[in-house]
Amino acid sequence: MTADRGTPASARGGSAPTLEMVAAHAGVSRATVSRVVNGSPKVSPDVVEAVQAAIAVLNYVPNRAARSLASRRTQAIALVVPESTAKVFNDPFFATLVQGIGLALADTDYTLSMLIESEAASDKTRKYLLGGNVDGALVASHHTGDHSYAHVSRALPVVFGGRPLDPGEQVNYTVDVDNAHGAEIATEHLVERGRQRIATIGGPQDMPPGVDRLRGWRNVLDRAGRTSDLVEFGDFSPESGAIAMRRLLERDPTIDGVFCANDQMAMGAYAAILETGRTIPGDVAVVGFDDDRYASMAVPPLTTVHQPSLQMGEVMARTLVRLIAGEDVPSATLLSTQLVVRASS
Amino acid sequence: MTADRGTPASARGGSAPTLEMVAAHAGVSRATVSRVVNGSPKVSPDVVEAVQAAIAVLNYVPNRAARSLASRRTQAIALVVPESTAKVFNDPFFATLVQGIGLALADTDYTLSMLIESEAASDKTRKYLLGGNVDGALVASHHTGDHSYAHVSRALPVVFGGRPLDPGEQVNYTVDVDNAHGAEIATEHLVERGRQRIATIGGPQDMPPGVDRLRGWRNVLDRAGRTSDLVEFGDFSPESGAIAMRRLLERDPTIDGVFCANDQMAMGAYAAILETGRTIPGDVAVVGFDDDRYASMAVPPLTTVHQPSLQMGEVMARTLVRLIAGEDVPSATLLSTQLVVRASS
DNA sequence: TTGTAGGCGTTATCAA
DNA sequence: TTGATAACGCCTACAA
Repeated sequence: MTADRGTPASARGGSAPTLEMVAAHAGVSRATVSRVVNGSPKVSPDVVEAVQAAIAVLNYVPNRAARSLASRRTQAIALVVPESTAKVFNDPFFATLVQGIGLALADTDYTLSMLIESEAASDKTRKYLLGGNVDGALVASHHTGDHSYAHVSRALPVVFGGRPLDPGEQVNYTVDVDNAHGAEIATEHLVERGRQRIATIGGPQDMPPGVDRLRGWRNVLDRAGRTSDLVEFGDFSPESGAIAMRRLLERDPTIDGVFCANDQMAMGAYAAILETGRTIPGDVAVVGFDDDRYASMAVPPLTTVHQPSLQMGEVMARTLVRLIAGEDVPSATLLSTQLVVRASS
Repeated sequence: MTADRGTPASARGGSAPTLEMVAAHAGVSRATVSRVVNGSPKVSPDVVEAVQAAIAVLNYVPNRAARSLASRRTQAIALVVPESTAKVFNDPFFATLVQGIGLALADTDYTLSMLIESEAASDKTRKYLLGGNVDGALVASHHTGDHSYAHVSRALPVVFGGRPLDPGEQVNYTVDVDNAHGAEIATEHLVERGRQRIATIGGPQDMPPGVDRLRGWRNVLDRAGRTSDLVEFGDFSPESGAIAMRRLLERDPTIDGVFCANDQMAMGAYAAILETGRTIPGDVAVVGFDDDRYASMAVPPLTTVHQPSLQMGEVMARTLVRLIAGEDVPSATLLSTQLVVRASS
């Protein structure tokens, strides 16, 4: 295996075999080869065999660009994530989401292409989407950014994960988790456990889940006639959770329960609580949101709201595939959540 | 914004504007438009302006398939990760790696397309790579799987992250971390701290980092005339780390130091150590490897070997880009590591 | 069941 | 500096 160093990709040895070469090798026309490659039913068995043999011998793989140009579709879909790379990878939510998408796509022969909106690449992404690279797009965001992709949905089937920030803007095709209800059952759980001073570490208020989870917490306290002023905000990172928790404990040292808008902030809260000599759940009960893989490994294991991210990925992908096929799909799907009680509450 | 429901992507309103339409609109030939789009220097200023105006008006975006077909290059590179989706996303190493790649690619106009080798899609990936979808590929693996992509490097420029498992197989263009040396400084640190019974939780022995880090640990103990038999293996997950640690403590309750082949297993070891009533580092000193974001958040903060994953991503990407351009690049690059001493040792 | 031929949207080679 | 005019590799009526 000698190095091809210095050789431009376009000029590699023998270059890629084309459909025409296969046709010649098999002694048939290009059309017939095309039929075999695309699994057309009306080709005689022996011809199929001959063509497949030729394909194997030449190690032929159809050129996607050519195929896409001719057929006007790419068999690829994009997953757009308007977040920084760091956030995407450190948020276990995305892991499961992508897994769900992959699962749903495994049956099909769609290819997934991830576009992570890092630093300055917004226009690059737009061009990619509009440049005929994909048959459709999945936009998975917890961010305002959502509606910045609303315009592409005029040129391409798009399914959004999470509702738009502004309920007014009617974005078609969204799949969302019932965040408010999840926060409610979490907070109710703290109330039922007899906690008196229940605080919350809220997520960013420019992200729907941040808003909805805060609202759920507030709903329960309001209904119970409690005050709902013990709020500090974080950015969903562990660090921010620790900072927020420290502030809360300074503001009110009698806090005995806290609902964190996600598990990572809950992990930060753990650190902040423990460093004051308080115990969990003895002094402060903690409930998170997401049920990520660290939740059960924490000491003590974290009570949290399970986020159906796998299911969300699956539903998003299936919805998009059906949309591309021109089928009728529901405009919005809401997935339910569930409380997982562990030792932290 | 009405829904395009039921409309195949190929038949959307007005469809995508083509180069030809721009040409007509600007009153020039297609060739000229192409020149403007590609920034050719030999076009008169006024023509450039007219064409750009037409592009703006029509909201034109070049079709990639057509461009790629004609130019025989895609301006896209693939990142192949032969791991399950879950692993990729839960391993903070990849987060930083991808970030580094993204950083290096931001300057260029290459697009990154991530191929995560989930469940059964190996052939899909191969076809993607060989189907002319990308100009080159980055293979980031901790896995044996490495050499299964060796053959694509005959058809495409490929840069591997991590050395191949078998030193014999000369894979060109690798960027790797000096794992053995990292493990050595970690173990030396435990020795210097006066630890007497130093165990290790090794990674999978079918992955180079697993092998190299174990070797580093062993080197130091052998040189110090200590026994190096206190080994249990994990799969780099927290759970496996906990299990391995329990076994170690059962085998030898006098263990007072442990080097874990990665931070996630160290987190598992923490749990296993603490659940026996032992303290860290009082009873057992723990050192990890990777310096992931949880390492510093742990209680106590974890001493670990910093992995230059950001740099690795950057170097890999830059190397590939140069390779595609036909430049000369070093066949192997080794990045150095560094010990970060925190409270766990 | 198979082959012929035109076209998909760009780039690139020649002339002009 | 610009414009015709072939490719690029494949798909798909239409014809045989």
